Amino acid sequence: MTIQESGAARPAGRPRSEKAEKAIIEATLDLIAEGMGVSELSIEAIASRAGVGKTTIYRRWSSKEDLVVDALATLKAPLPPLAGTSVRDDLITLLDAMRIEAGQRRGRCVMNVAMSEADRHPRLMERFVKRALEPRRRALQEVIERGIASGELRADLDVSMGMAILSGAMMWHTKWGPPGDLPEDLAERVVDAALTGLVP
Amino acid sequence: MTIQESGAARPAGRPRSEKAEKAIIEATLDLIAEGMGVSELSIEAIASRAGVGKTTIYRRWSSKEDLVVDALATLKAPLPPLAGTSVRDDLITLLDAMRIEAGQRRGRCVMNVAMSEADRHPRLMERFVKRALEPRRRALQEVIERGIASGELRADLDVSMGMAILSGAMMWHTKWGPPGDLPEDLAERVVDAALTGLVP
DNA sequence: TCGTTGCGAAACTCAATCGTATCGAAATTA
DNA sequence: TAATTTCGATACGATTGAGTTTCGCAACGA
Repeated sequence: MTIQESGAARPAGRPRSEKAEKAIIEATLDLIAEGMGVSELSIEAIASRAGVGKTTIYRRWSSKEDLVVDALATLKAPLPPLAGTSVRDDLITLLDAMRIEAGQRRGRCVMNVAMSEADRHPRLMERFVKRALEPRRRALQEVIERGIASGELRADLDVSMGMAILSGAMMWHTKWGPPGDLPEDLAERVVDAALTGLVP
Repeated sequence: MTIQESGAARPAGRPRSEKAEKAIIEATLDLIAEGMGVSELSIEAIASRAGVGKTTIYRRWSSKEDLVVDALATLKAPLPPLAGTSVRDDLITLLDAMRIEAGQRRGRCVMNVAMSEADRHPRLMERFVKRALEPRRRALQEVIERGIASGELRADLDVSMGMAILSGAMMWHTKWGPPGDLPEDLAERVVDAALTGLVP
């Protein structure tokens, strides 16, 4: 039984193509980013877009749902490092990361899934929320809590209200603002408007 | 439609059932409110839910899209009357109408369609936006503009930024807040937080 | 070289849904 | 009553996509 050491024994035969696997995931995310709902996704469309056979997909995932779960799981939140100098700066950093993501394919995936599939595929959403949404949410929450502790934000501020105003405003611009890329100074303007309020 | 003898002559034969027509529209809205996307809607499901035959649907609408357009067209925005005493009061009135709608079937329709189908069915969205979204948007916009004119809001306030913060915060709570009905004082808290800002 | 496994392509079965057609019964006008 | 039209129900062929199978070839270990 002389087996290749180093952990797992390599099975005989042609190894699975890492490239095909990547292409499948990428094709899936592409289609989702283009606005295709999870229910409308077809394995055949994914296979065609990825340039692989359906067999290659079913050898790895037993169903469409499983594939989508894995594809979305690759969308880790790439949280920007926070300077920590001021709450205002950190909020701008976080919201600007949202702005940039909204212009990219992966970001549009996150947005589309988060907005549309919430109640339609609860089982699927679980991992997605945990992996892609929660970290961002928590980062924002922590900055706000730090601001309250340091006195930079009102002591009586409801944390979730702060999160709602800040990320809600970004969301609104993404979804219903003028078409095209979000303006570069949007994050700064949102933060300043939210911090100082709408009254003189 | 039963037509009075005034004007057009009533054609011979059994008249179309107004009740069936209503039931079809209601069933369509029900399914959309439950989170079914327009693409996933099936005529057969609508017919079954409405208790009518498919024939009865196809006699009135030539396609699923046509039916959905008509169903959504019944969702006029029921704008609340504004006291006009203060901008704060009017904003609370508007946002509280949003809160109440979010708990009702028709409101959930509007929300689901507005969030999910935006780019998937542009043709369908056109009438829907004009009929259901634009009036609400304009009402909010007018209140904010009045507030700027009267000095109740900052003179340098970007109107769309105000709209983004206010309706974005409501949207956030609806979509990602704790599950269950929105708290009754949510509109008031959103408005106050937005007006006075997050800093002390 | 040989055995094993993955590859893409294609054909297949099965189920859902589309849009149409047909049925007998019901509702209405003439 | 007779003619007409709609009703709900059901059946139909066409299409789509899921998931499976088969095939000939490619890539790997032994």
